[in-house]
Amino acid sequence: MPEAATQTYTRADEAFDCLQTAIVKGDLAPGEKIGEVELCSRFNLTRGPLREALGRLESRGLLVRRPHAGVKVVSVSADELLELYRIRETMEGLAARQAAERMTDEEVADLQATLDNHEKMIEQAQGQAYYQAEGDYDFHHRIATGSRNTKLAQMLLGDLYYMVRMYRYRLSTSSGRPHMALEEHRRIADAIAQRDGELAEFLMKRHINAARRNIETKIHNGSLTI
Amino acid sequence: MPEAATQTYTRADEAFDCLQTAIVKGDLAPGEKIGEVELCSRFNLTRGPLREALGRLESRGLLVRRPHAGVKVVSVSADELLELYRIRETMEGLAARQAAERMTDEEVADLQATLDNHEKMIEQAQGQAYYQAEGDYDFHHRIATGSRNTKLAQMLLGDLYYMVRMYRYRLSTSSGRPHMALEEHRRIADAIAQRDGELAEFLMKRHINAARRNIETKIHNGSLTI
DNA sequence: AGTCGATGGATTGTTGACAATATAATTCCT
DNA sequence: AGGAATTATATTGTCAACAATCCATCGACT
Repeated sequence: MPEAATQTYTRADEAFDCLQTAIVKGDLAPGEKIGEVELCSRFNLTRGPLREALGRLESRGLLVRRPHAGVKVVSVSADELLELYRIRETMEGLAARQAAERMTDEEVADLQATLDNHEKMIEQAQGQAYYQAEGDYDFHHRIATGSRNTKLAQMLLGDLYYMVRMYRYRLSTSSGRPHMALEEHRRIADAIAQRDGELAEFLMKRHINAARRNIETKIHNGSLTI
Repeated sequence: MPEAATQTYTRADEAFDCLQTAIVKGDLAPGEKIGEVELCSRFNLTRGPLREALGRLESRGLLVRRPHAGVKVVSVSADELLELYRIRETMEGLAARQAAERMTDEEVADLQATLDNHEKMIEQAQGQAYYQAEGDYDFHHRIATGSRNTKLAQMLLGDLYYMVRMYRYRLSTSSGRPHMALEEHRRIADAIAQRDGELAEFLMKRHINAARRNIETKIHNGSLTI
């Protein structure tokens, strides 16, 4: 549960965060039908705020609601997951370009320091997929906010990343190629540091494209079933 | 008010649609602080469903809420409006490419028939900006759904277009270049008909880029103040 | 006179009870 | 016995009253 970073933290916000993390972490499985009263007792909530949170989550595409019929967690097919990566490719390419043009020098330094940190963690705990996934999220998060494009950051952080993370947890495969991904992150950060927006965009698109194809082959191999 | 296309139309849906159109049409001005009870009496609603709708609208970025302090319509600066077009450029480029690969022949025929219709309307009522705006929306709508990319269509139709339309109504400038825009639409549709995804993407990006620059110059001229 | 602090009013957040509807189990008919 | 219509139940949608919080006005102090 996140802290009360916002001054006042309403019950609906609490419900929203609880449900979102529960869905992302897989505590609520995709396709699962969930009753309102059950959720209330589970998270110590009342139905009013809960319903408000359900509305928000439906609006973000994390669950679907049929009137009077109940609410169930969204289940995304393998094809749709790959489509998600196609969207990420274009949007994060734009984010990288704008980040190269607009990030402050401090932000760039932080970004590269983050990558140093990731490198240490990968070397220490080899193949610790969990940290790799979080590190990857951290990197992309910084670039999204660094783009100074409010709506773009909102769409990436508020919509796409939660869905991608949901499948990361379920598949627990992060990317499966930690060193490769780190190297790609490094190159993107360098391009941003050199304020080369065009190159940053190109590298970011290629990076996400590679991740997509990685998942695609795993699915075709049958080693990944969704 | 839309029809009951969905089998059951709940009050919260009604509230959501009412508020959304009110915001888009400018009946609720950006930056305006609106009280819940006032909205209830205005749309003949009760506070429960209204609050659920407010949550959804906040989630979509059409209004901002501060706990216990009230809700106000979002006010987007000129810079942010231009950023919106940058996002559209990449996302709709992708949509056009995928539409070229996936639209059925019937859909392509419908798309081109739509353009014929637009041409007639433009010739008949020269400079009738309203229809031009709606026609433009129709065109882009068809391509978004034709991409067969669920999330992409959802983000375009559910998030971006409403914001863009909001400013269209306020500025009532549609694009200001109906014949030019129609010609660009034609070329995009032709590329889709020829199943040339790469070209469709290129043309769509250029089309939206032109629209963005058109707005940009108008802003710099001072003929557009937001 | 200007600024800081306290109190009143209004508005939002929350709660529990009531009404409407979809799913299901049951009964009746073919 | 199988299927269709029907009733019953449980779940969702809706409502109106209660509690908590913020904003503005007013007053006191520096």
